[in-house]
Amino acid sequence: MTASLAESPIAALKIACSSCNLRELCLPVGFSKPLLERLDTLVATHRSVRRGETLFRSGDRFEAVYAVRAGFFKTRVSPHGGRDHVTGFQMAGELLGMDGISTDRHTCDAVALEDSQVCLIPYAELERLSREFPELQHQFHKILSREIVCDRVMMFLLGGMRAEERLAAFLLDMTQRLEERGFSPTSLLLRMTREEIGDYLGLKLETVSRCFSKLHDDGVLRVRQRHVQVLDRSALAQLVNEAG
Amino acid sequence: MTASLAESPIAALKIACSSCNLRELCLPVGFSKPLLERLDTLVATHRSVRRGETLFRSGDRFEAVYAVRAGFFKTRVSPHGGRDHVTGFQMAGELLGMDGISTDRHTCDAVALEDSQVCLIPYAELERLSREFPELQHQFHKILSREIVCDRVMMFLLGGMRAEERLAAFLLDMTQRLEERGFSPTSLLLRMTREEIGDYLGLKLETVSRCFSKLHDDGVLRVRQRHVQVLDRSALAQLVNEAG
DNA sequence: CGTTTGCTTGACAGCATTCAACGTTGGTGG
DNA sequence: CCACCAACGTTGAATGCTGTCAAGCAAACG
Repeated sequence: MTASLAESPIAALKIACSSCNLRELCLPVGFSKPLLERLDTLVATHRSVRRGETLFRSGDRFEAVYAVRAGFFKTRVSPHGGRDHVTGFQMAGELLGMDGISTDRHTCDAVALEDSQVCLIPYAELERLSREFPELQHQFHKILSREIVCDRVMMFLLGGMRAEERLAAFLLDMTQRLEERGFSPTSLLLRMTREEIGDYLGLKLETVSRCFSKLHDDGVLRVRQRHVQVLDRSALAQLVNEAG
Repeated sequence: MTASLAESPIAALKIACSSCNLRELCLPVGFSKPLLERLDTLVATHRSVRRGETLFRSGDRFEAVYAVRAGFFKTRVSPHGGRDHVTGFQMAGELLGMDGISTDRHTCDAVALEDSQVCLIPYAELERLSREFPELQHQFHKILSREIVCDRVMMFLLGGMRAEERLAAFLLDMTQRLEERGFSPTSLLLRMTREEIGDYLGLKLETVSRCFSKLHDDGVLRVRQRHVQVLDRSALAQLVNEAG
């Protein structure tokens, strides 16, 4: 099964936005038929990225944004000499690379945390098409704006919450996004290491591990390495809310 | 609406983007004459906001973005019951309110920290005009993208830096933005309290105060209440860089 | 001139980091 | 099949930074 997927060239599968099962999560939410057809011709290129490889790197020329078709990514900045900071995790149906618009160059690395496929959306053509279709224009603006709002939530988390509350918020966010994609919101398989979670939440890996153990002991989670079962979702929510 | 226009002496001044001294910092960077003229008709309304008053509040319907014409703002989220989190400070030439695009409602409060004036840019018309002018479209996208990049820098700061390093980064950012506006980069008058700086940097006001004292004692700053003189800018930069 | 608000400083407590040791897992090659 | 290694994860003890609580001071305002 994995063999047939890996061997078949993605492009040959003729993935089209109009028939993609992610279209109601991704860029084309609620688009009309004519626009969907135009989008199909725009989003013609696809790329496979193996686990551990980068989709783009900080400093690369910005030419396209990417939609995650399958798999899982992290974005990170690596201040030379310093430890990484993970700016986000992206799963199927989410867009990547919009940070590059401002300077025409990417400002972070995008790394696949498992074998993944992305759809390439040429940026110049996206701007051109969105001048023609107000619905596309507005949707793209909404996605950019949502990115800003999510970053603000993250800033609040980093600035105001304690370790256990941060981890609770992280887990709630992950389960919610998984649920939107039709997966169980109570059972998740983490694709990232404790260190990557720490680099995302502004914590050391030991602290992340300790918090997992604490939530396990408190009966909120069942943790076995990267398998996490959420036993008491309301307890997580309470941790996050009490933080305010 | 006509009442507020009448009350506002600003509107009577017939401020136009095409003749605004901030046009090379604000939205219309490098715009052509025809576009500037169209923008003049779009940005027809202006508002005065007195110190302490809000320009918009979380939950308000999103109808326009605002350009700071004069004065100084903070944006904040106030989780009910919890302490404020300041998401940013905005000075002349900067845009406010783009967080509202994603949900059609503002997600934060914008509060004037001194008597201020803003230009109102109706959002629907901005979208319409940017379908006509690719340069406007691209510039708006760049502004949104820059917002994302700045937020990422802030996340790195909150997640990875210690108190003194955060304050150094904050001061460097402020002086740089002041310099771009033609002010001295070594002498600044803070418009916000220690508590507001703390709510922005994820620190308590006492810690902010202590860090100011420390930098003062180290000969990096001269601090007298809200008057700050930067004596050794490279020392600030070094603090920030060593943090990586 | 008194009140309010904001700022500074000290002592102490608490939480996260640091340093270190050990356990687990999965892959590789003998 | 097993041994071994490397990467990842867990846990303990000690340190250190920031928060908390409290007191006093300075500046702004009516």
